[in-house]
Amino acid sequence: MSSVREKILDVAGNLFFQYGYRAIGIDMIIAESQIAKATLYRHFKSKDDLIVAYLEEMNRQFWAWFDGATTPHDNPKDQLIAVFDALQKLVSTPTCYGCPFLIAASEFPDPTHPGHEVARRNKELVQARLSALCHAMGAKNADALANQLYLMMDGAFIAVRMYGVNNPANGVGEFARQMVACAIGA
Amino acid sequence: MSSVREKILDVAGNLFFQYGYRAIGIDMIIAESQIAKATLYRHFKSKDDLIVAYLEEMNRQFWAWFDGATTPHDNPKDQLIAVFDALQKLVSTPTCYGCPFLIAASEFPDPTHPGHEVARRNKELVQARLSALCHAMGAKNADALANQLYLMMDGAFIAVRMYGVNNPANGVGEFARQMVACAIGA
DNA sequence: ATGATAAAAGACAGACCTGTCTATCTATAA
DNA sequence: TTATAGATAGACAGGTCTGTCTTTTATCAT
Repeated sequence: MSSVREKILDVAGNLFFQYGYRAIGIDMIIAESQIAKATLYRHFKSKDDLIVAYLEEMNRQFWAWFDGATTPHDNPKDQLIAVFDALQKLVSTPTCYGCPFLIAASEFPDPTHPGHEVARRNKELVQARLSALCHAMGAKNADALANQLYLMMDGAFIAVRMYGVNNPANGVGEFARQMVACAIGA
Repeated sequence: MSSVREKILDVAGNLFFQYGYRAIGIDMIIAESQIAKATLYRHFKSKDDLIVAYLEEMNRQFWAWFDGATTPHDNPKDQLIAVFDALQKLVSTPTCYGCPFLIAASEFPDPTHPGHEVARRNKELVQARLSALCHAMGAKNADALANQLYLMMDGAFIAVRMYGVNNPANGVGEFARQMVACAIGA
């Protein structure tokens, strides 16, 4: 377990997340993390490899965040709402620059690009998880509700990139509550 | 009114939209549109200038599309739903690669970047228009509904870039109907 | 027909990109 | 102590980027 590798991943990730994958060059990463270029290429085969490694790490952190939101609750409805409350908090955080997966898919629209693939796998799992929670909740139109919530989540993430910290997603927790209430006929 | 300018704008725009602003270079644009580099730089001061011109043209086309959806209807509720029906149709079109404004904001996150500014102005107007329709409709929580619909619209656009033509926004018209029905207490 | 305008083709500059390489230094382990 | 591994600094290659410039050709109005 090399700490150098983690340092590179951390610095590169922060730069990618804030400025975009194409906007950040290798030279910028090695300058910012104060390592040699050969060191970077010893740990990562290529820039794409580094991007994929970052996205996979973000995927792990995303699910830690997601599970961290749901586990305190014991029923699907509260778990679902907890996710969107956590999302509302996240999109109000100054260090949140959107969603690494959406940015990756936007910059690498080719679905066969390795970065796009990792991003897409994450989103497909999110869809599946939301759908499972909606079904477990016994919502009238579970699939439709899950898709609505999914679109709203990504809409929230992209709103952060457009508007920064003061974005139209600062009420997304309450929005989810309304949609869920409507779907279960409360 | 130069047709050369329009041709450049058309070719460059299609490339930007499909592959991204940073991914497409000037050389690619002049090769694809079969013009000389000097010709491009006679019509556009810089690449950023070309990007801004494209985004402004897209803004015009966006509002033509939006108004084209609303004008056949005479009440705010039907107008609102018509927009999302049109959106559903749009995100199922193979030549739709997402939203030029979201892509621009994603690739140029700096809010002072000229491309980001044009994109943001468009989105702010969309928010305002949706909000006006929700208020005119007499929705219970008009601002909240407008924001929900806004987030869902951008979620739909970004889903196109992530998933292509088979995306989770292919029911967004019905989703909007449900949300509106819920908000007006039908 | 002639002068002016604009376009085409492409060389060019200077910067930046990814990725490889060499040479040197340092730390650790046998 | 000495060998090995990994780090550093940075030159370098080959390509691409934006933007400028020159030269030649075509178009158009007078």
